[in-house]
Amino acid sequence: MASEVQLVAGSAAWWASRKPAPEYRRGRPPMDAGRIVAKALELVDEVGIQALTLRMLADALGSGTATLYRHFKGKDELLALVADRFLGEVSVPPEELDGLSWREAVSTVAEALHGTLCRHPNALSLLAAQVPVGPNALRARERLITLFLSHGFPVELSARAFTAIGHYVIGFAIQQHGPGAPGPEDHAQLRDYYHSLDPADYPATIAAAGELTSVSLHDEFLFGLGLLLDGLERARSNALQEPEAAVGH
Amino acid sequence: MASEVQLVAGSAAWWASRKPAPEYRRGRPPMDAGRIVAKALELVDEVGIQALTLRMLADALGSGTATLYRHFKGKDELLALVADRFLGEVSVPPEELDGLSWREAVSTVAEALHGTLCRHPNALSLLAAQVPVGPNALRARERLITLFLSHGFPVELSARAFTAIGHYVIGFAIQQHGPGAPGPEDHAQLRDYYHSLDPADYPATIAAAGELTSVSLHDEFLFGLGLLLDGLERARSNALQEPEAAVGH
DNA sequence: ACCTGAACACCGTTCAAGT
DNA sequence: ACCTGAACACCGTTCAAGT
Repeated sequence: MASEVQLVAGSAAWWASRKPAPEYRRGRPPMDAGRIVAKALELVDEVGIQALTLRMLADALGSGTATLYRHFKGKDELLALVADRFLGEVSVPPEELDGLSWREAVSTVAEALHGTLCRHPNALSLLAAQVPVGPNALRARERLITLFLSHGFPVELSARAFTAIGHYVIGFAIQQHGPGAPGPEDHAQLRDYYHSLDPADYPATIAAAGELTSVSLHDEFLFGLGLLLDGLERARSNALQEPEAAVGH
Repeated sequence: MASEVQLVAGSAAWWASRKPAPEYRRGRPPMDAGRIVAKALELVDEVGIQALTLRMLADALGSGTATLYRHFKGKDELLALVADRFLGEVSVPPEELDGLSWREAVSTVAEALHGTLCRHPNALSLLAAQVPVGPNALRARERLITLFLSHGFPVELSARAFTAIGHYVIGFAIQQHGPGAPGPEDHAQLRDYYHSLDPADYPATIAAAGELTSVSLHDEFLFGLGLLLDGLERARSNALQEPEAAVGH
């Protein structure tokens, strides 16, 4: 309700307001923000984001909870930094994309991002909050948009393609690795559940039960990614043939 | 670590284990599960999922927190029911799809789902947990798979198409309506932030800054949905021409 | 100047005691 | 049989007091 400008942790304005690390520390810092964030990500990976406690984090660092508040305004701010740190682990060596078509290159980057997200399932929901605009997110964005531009995509189409791919990869991963941890045994459970339904009410679901539960979620991810790339291929052809036409329709 | 079968709230096994409502209540029930869930969704819409407190919910119902535990094992179980109830608000009258092509029909259903999700931004993250398999989720799944099947999609392609569309819509909405509430003013902030970056480091991002922030997220949603439908159109043509071929590649 | 023990208000959950 | 006040252990956060 307040018309005051609020700095939401993780927002563009919040990142812009962050100082570039004081650096007037003489000798060794007894406790710096980087070390706290790194340990926080470790703990999130281990116990999950809900179970992460400031007391637990402080203990792991050999400190007290109050000390954490000297480096972060609160848990939200700490988690925003954890989110960007974990995005920083996405790495695709530039030479890996040499000689690839735009489609292969985008696919490689998307799969690398997806792979990193899958390696930190417990941290994933941190990306649901807002458009990630920390330094590591910026680097990834720059990389992918450059890829589109360098392969002849117009600026507008590049921007939309980036958002579509980025939202798809992150959105899919978030659902793929929820707290309900859908392992292989859950697949079997789900199939049994579908088959236990009343055929009069759910004929299509029952007919598709095997197909809905036999394919791994990773293959489902690749299938959806392929659909998006198919669509982008078509949009790119259209744009190159009629440079003046709008992207839509 | 326990090898015991755990019933995770919201999982297929958990839904399967739920009794179909005792119904031996004589007279009027002083407090039934449906009323609690309805009020819980109301409160989640108002104050957000994090701020929802069992005490708050009990107060709103004129009761105490302990009473809630007579109907649900805990907050997780309550929220799983809230999630399905809110999926139940998606409604597309059957006649609305009459005479539409499969593409128009799927698009209509996807947009209806997206619209409902947008109307409950605070409840959205409830869908991130696992594959929703409550009764209302089942109904929606049945509907959409039927749509694919009735328009000549093979069973396997129907199943994958459903998952791709479903994950896309839910995943996009989750990112669209995070706690960081990206309103129009945030768009401007984000654009300014991009423009404030070092052109040497982020040339592509800066070039695309206007395009990245000028288009509404709803249009971005429609664009990505269109890409997926383009891809499905192609996959459908391929499947109809070579019925024996696999879906992949 | 930097750190922290101890407290505060509040959370989800439980259970003995009420009706 | 059904409900609940009051307590329990624990959370994020604060601040006066230590070094």
